[in-house]
Amino acid sequence: MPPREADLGEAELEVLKALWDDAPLTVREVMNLLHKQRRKVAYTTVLTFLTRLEQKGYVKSDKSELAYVYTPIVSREGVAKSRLKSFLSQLYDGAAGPLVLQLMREEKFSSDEIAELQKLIDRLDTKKRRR
Amino acid sequence: MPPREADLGEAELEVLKALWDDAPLTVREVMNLLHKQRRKVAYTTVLTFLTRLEQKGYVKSDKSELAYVYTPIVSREGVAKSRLKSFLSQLYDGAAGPLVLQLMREEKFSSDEIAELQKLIDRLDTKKRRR
DNA sequence: GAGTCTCTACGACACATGTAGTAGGTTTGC
DNA sequence: GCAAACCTACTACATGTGTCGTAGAGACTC
Repeated sequence: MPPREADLGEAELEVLKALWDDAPLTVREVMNLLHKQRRKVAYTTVLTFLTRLEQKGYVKSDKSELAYVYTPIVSREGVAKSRLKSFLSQLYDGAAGPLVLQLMREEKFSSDEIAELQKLIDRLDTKKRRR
Repeated sequence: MPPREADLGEAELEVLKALWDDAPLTVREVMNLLHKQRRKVAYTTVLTFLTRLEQKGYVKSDKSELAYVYTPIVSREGVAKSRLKSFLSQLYDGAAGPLVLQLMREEKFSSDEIAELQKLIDRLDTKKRRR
């Protein structure tokens, strides 16, 4: 669970994502990852992000060798969930239904996803009918 | 379609939503609506939001009687769609599948929504099988 | 027609976020 | 052992957003 609200800027989130992908990382490693994604940020900028992320309680740091290494202490799922909640209440009155319908109409899905979805629906449907 | 990016703050969005709900409104009317929703903002604050929304191209104003009345010139659907896109790419790599699955697992749906969903799935499923 | 109310235009200010420079300590490579 | 490379701590600054206050032009009230 993310500490407070959505107090994560977009750039900060990018950094956090890098950490989710590659376990513990130093400032420089994070910077290199961002550079590979065409985000040219200065070393100190990345340092700032990591420092702020730590202040906000999203990551922790450990001094190992020469440099600090940073590790996330919140899960991707947790953050995703909380941002989804915000998003839902912002534009869909918190109702997931309309959002799902919209997604189903406008987006593409793999057969696997559809199958999985069908399974979930069956389950919901059965529950409903039983009552 | 919203003009540029997601250059809409949360408070600005609230104002825009008021306009989506009740057609053309004056500053004061918007303020009163917000007050009913427990958002106590000063008259001039609302004025600022409306002015900024107009600058950003989300609403237009017309001088009718004494005061300007504001009307949205972007649709709720358009804004929702574009924010959804951002949201998807931010945390789900732009893939709708995982998001839908997550929603299905964690949220509640009405029977109607489920039925509708089933219909959509059937359609997708059929298409897939035909190939 | 003077006082009151209401509107809009501007200007302000705080805080969050993106971005980076500098200073001074540590490590490393010769 | 000394220069070069690297690390962190601070400070700083621009922009965007949330929030208002003030001032001056119109309208309304008796």
